Amino acid sequence: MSASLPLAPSGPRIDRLPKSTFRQHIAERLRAAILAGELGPGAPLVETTLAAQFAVSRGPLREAMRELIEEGLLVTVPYTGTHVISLSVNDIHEIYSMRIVLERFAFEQAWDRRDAQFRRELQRRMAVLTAAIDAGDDRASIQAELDLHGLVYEASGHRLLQRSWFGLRGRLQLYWAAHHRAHATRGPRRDAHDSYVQAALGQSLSAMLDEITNHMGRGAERTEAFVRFANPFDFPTTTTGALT
Amino acid sequence: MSASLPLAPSGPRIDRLPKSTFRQHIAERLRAAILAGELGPGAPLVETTLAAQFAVSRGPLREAMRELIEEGLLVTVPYTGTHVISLSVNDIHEIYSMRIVLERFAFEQAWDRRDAQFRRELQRRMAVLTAAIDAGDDRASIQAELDLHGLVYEASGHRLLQRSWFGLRGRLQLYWAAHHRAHATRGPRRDAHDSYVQAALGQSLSAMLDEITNHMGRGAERTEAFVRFANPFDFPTTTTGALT
DNA sequence: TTGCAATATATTGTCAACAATCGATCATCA
DNA sequence: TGATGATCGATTGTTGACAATATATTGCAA
Repeated sequence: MSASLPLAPSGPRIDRLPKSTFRQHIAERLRAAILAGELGPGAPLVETTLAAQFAVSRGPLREAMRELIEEGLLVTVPYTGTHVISLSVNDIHEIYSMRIVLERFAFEQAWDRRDAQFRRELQRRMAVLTAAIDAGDDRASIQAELDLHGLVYEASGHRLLQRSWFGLRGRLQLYWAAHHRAHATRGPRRDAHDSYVQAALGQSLSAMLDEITNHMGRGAERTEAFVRFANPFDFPTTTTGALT
Repeated sequence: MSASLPLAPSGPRIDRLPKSTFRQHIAERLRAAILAGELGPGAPLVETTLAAQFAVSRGPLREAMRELIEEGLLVTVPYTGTHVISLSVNDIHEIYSMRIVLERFAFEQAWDRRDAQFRRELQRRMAVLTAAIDAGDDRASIQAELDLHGLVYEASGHRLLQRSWFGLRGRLQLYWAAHHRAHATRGPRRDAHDSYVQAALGQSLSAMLDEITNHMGRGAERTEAFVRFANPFDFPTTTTGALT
């Protein structure tokens, strides 16, 4: 993709160079496709079709799908099929309650590690989010909002916690994407995150923890109301893309 | 458990029967083998060998391994190999701090749902644990202790929380198994869990939350001390089974 | 002896074909 | 007409062979 860099492997901070395999690329692209809404909730995924689409064999594709299944984005029934998870109001409850717990813990861990760079980065991400909202770019807004919240997990230095955040993040992105796709609601979200950032830069940890609980509560209400509207029966087991 | 009911498909609660595939069986057996210590921390797993051992092709075996990789029990480097995770004192910190957060949340969720069956089951599992400890059966003790703690996650009715517990549970079991294998320490663990059960049956949620924090703190100290002893350099990247 | 380059081997990544299973369709019969 | 059983197409599960890559070994030269 890029031009020819002379030879730059002399970097002092070589973490790992990503030794590319098909499985990884496919998993990323599949995940992106799902989260972008190209494959909405309940949509079926057939291996042969996707394999042809990605121009690879079914082997690597299956393993990529298995990765997304473990992530909770896909569900599969042996010998029958695989499809994107459906929307359930109960899942929303669980996701947001979990977010509250994890993000409060993340702030407790990261609170004393907030340095100048953290504050700079937080404000930078907030600026990105604000710009995306003002521009009316839904996809970018979701990404920016997730990145904003992701910072504290990174700052916590807690790998297990970060891992859990990634697990939640995927589902959350899926719900938000469906939400925005249904009716693009740019609401009072700027203000909501203003208070979040302000507390995160402040001196009171307990105030921050309260802010999280409130912030999440508002988000949960919004998302839950949408899902209840989109799926009034709360019975997502057979909600395919087809509508009768 | 029950005798032969004549023909009971008219039952209102048919959940699902588990459509067996090789992948699932292999994943279970592999996980069991790792957690039982047959494949200790750092031990390499080669696909061809295991495939022959399980008498299946590499395909299903790879997918089973991928499952354990996602679980965090195995790590893999493309084109190079896969091995069981190694022991790190930092991981212990993360696991136990996460346990505190999750189990406190689990009790908050389950507190008002504790019914007669919950109390019975809690005491039953405590009895199983006590029996295993008294019998000196390390393997059974670990299983019983995990089952005891698992009850509150089941009672919480929070699937996402339960999922997170499973992710922790695997790593924890791995560490404990290594711990017990190194030097079978049957210590004051009976009493420790006595107070745990007592609080769980009591009326004060805040007392229970405190008990968790203390309980986990003691467990973390014990496990951490062991790992520091077993792996004094805290540099597990290349800790294979071989010792120079 | 030490350092380096070429080679060899072991291991994983990928592929295409075959087998097993499921769900729906359709014919058959009471 | 209604229900029951067989058939068909579609999809996933499984297999064995082949290719790509990384690590270990060996030989050589300074």
